[in-house]
Amino acid sequence: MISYNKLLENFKYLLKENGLKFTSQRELILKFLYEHDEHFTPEEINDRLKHIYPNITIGIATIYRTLTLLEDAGVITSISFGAQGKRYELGLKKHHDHLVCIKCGKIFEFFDEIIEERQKVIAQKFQFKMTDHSMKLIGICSECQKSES
Amino acid sequence: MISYNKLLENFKYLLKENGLKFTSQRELILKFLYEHDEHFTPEEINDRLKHIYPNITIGIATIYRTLTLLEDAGVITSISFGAQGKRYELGLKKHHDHLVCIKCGKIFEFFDEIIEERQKVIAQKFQFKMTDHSMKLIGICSECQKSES
DNA sequence: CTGACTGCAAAATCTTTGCAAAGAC
DNA sequence: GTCTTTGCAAAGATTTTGCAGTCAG
Repeated sequence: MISYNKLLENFKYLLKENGLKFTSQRELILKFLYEHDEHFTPEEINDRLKHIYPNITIGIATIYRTLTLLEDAGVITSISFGAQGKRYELGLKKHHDHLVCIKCGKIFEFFDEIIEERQKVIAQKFQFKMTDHSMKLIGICSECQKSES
Repeated sequence: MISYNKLLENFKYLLKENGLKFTSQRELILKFLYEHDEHFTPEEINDRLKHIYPNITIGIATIYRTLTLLEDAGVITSISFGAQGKRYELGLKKHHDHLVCIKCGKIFEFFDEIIEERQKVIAQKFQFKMTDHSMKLIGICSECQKSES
């Protein structure tokens, strides 16, 4: 796993390359995602940052703008949930897909070589230049099954 | 493939079973989805219906309410695209997944037995009671690749 | 200094809700 | 007749944008 310092360095380089500026807001958002290995909505990130840094104000617009920036740069990835918006996570880890519990909302991650392979085969069959893919298994996690009536 | 009359009959039965009423709006929406084998947003369905039946007004709220009803009943299915809302299609066909072109927005469908199998294995490994899954391959379709610079 | 970035508030989307009138059964 | 459904418009929820002031380089 990459260290935070290395990640930060890469990020600064990326900004410089594109004539963008390194700001404390951008750093705090990146840092937050580095330190919290979960999937957050923009709103949640906003709330958590407010809580962690009560003295600093970061506008929600900045959160959105930064997340878009980071996603375009490939630093973070998102998964979407219908009309209920997107959740973001740092894209450092090896590619993986998600299991989503409809009861508690928890998100689990998995990786399956066979599926990855098949996806490539399918894309090829359609002469599709695959840039990305997303896969979600929706269901009820073992925890929530216990508490089902 | 099921005939429209049969589908309609099933739908009426479903409504009756739940003490709901069969209305012309509900029928027109169902009919539209039956006759158009594509993936539509609520807005698009609204526009298209307006165009097909210029004399009939169907409020956008009714479109949303009906789509929700139909989806809950399992008559239609949806795929979601980040914050840009959902697209609906009739759920009559055999289960399938989607390829989405990021250039033209076209949606292709595929089905792969091996992937389906692996998904079950994975869900089991997590002791997950899988109720649904979604898989999207994102990329550029063969058509759009041609017109790329 | 210069141009990018920020916070704010307003605007734009997309979706849901309250309500009185209309319609199904 | 009763109870659901509808259309409308207003309200919510989420995301984007315009802008003047601020800050990084």
